[in-house]
Amino acid sequence: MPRRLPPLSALRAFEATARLGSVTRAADELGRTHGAVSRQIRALQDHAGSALFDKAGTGLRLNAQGEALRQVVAQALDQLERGWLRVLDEAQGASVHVACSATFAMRWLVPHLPGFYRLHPDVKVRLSMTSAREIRHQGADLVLAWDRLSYPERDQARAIRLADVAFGPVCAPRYKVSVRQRRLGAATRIVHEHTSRAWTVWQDNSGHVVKTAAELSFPHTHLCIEAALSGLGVALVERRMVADDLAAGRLIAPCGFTPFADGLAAVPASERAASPAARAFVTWIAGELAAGDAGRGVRT
Amino acid sequence: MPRRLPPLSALRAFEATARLGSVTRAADELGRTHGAVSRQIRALQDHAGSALFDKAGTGLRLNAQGEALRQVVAQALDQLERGWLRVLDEAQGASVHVACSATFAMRWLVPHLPGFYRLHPDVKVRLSMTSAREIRHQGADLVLAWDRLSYPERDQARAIRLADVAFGPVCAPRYKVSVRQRRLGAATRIVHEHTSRAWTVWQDNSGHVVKTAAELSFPHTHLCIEAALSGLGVALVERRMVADDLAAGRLIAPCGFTPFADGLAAVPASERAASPAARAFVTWIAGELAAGDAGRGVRT
DNA sequence: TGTATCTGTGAGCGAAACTCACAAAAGGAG
DNA sequence: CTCCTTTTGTGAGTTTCGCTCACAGATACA
Repeated sequence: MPRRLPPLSALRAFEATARLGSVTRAADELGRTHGAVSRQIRALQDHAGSALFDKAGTGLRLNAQGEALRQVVAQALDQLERGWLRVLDEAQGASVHVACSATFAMRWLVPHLPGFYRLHPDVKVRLSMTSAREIRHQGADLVLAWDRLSYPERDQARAIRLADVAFGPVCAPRYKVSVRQRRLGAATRIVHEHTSRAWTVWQDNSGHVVKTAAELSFPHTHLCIEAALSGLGVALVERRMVADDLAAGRLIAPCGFTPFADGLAAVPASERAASPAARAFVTWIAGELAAGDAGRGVRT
Repeated sequence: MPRRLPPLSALRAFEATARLGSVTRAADELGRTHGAVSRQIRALQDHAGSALFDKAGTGLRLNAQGEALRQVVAQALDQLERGWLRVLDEAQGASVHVACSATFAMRWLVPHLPGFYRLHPDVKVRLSMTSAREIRHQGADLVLAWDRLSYPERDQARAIRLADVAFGPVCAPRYKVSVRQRRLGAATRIVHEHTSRAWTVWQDNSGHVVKTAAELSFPHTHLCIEAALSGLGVALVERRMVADDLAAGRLIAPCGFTPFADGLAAVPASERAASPAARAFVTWIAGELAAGDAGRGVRT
């Protein structure tokens, strides 16, 4: 089924004319003479079998059909332009496509990104959220993952360690917990649906014991944190994800944070992981994570 | 700010090639030789500064960038094609743009439309929902309105009366109302927010009296009917809007329906109201409304 | 190895599109 | 009302871009 479309160059001339309200200005923008644009519009109207402009004094004005067409064409050209510019950016290594968990993006990466843009105003960062499971590809250049050890061999070899991680239980200050030495009194445990094992690992690592009164499970770490903020219980989270909440006093970490063996890593996921933009991004994020560590020490 | 776009004809060749997975087939679809398409793609890749296809055996396969571009371009061309075909339809009078209330569209027009398409397979009907207030234009060719009498003089003159209307109170069968002669026992009245006056007019016209125990108001007639179906009270609605519900026994009309002075009318709203499609639509809807009347008599 | 199929490319040609110049129409200033 | 400016529309001529044709290189398959 071949497409039924008018000459696309005519559509382009039409859109410029409609947008600028003048054949002359459109011709100026397109780098042509007004006669050329006038002819293109004429050709388009012949194809359509009806006028798209009415005469308004010495100029033109869109009629109803022209207006309808204008909206469609303008939107389509906008879309084409965005997609095309993205391809250009990618071709010249001026953009990097990063995939990471929604939680990391929302709680750390996006708030820190302005610093990256200040350093590299010419580099464009494209973010894709991936759930922890299907974190493979989908066109990303870099995948940021907490658990690179669980990746295939070849990925482990190439993965770039960015920072150590430390987990600990957090809750709202008003949430009544009795912290006695190395024991957390009976609490409602907030767990991530797919990684409930993390609590066990943490207890083994830290020596803390948390008696569980009840358990709430959520499909996203982000929701776990929101639940903790709302005073629903105790969530086990990475330190950096709640740094701001701790500093602002919205959350407390009664047992501090315990380092884990796994670290945050950047896994190259396309050949463009070696592009200038990707390498700038990796350098920046490693430094930024380290700077955060220097500010707020890790309690154990 | 002039647009930054590659040659659009090259995008078209690219999209066809990407879709069909073959330069040869794309050339076939576009009515060109494979050499022409190959050159277009080459030009596009030169513009982009990077390849969009990888060689796969004797054929081609999109690389990551090509795939990203393909999605954008395909979507944009789809949009252009739809918009363009609509302009073509409108130009040759093969489409009609009808504006009416959401309630009429959902409860009567859309269910009856298949009959129109059977009679006029070549005519395309485009529907716009308008709230009763801002029913003026927005590009429609015909506006279907219950209250043409409240329209400006010139519209009244041109309006085409389609059918008489009759209003009456309806409720769910299980809704306990005592219908005694010409009085409806104390009931919960379901009213449309902006036309609560309708109840008064109806009582004056019909001679019925409805004692009101409580009142529920909704912003849409559709919601009023849903409320009545749910057994929340008694709604005052036009007969046709609930014909199916009455027939199926989901609703009852304890007082029957009373004709109103106003009728359903089609108001021409653009010069294309005289197009073959628009006239076919008016003829059809008038007949269809009349046929409905013949089937189900009006009780008073 | 031979054959069929597919893409890429150099040369040449042709149609489409552009430029130029002028005409027509409308608005504004005097 | 008239002149001048601005804007669009169009006929004629020219350029350029894109297409065709033919052939070459590469791959798959028998």
